[in-house]
Amino acid sequence: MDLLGKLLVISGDDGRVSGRIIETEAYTADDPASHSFKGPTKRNEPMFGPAGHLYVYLSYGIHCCANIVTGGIGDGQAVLIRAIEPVVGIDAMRERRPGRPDRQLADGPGKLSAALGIDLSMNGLDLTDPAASIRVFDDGTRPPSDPIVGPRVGISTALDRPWRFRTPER
DNA sequence: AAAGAGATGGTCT
DNA sequence: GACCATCTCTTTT
Repeated sequence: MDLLGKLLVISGDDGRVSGRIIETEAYTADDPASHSFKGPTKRNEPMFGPAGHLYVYLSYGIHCCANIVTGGIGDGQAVLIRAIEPVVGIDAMRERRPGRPDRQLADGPGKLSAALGIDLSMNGLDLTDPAASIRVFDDGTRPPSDPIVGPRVGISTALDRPWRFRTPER
């Protein structure tokens, strides 16, 4: 499941907001930089659940970051959503991120969670459930044939794994 | 333009 | 008690 180019849609109290996924990072259980590396714990439990579920964690005590579980049960594999391009509900995102230029509304894992209203209460949600408040849609946009591949960000080990993928500017 | 530091809290040792 | 899959503001070139 290639996530680049897909739509992330959140249905909240004040309507619906969505964005196109333009940057991701892969994390696996045999990866020293992954939360799942040391085995299942209370926090990373969703990572060891079925694919298509959401894994949200609190980063640096302040920000929420959203992952989509990609492995099967017990695999401990997920993809961090690092950036999205606002598509629907840009006004709502501006309200949630006052004072920020549009370019910086959701161009980081913590920023996109704030802009879209993703928080810890959404941890573990089943994105394949039609009734879920957060879902991933394929609107026909093809994933980039020439994604930018590079080292991951914000980690201190396994820096040699080029598992960061970004949609190029058009 | 780049570099540095503080905020802030759950999780794990 | 240390460590972060971060962000923003302030200070320095």
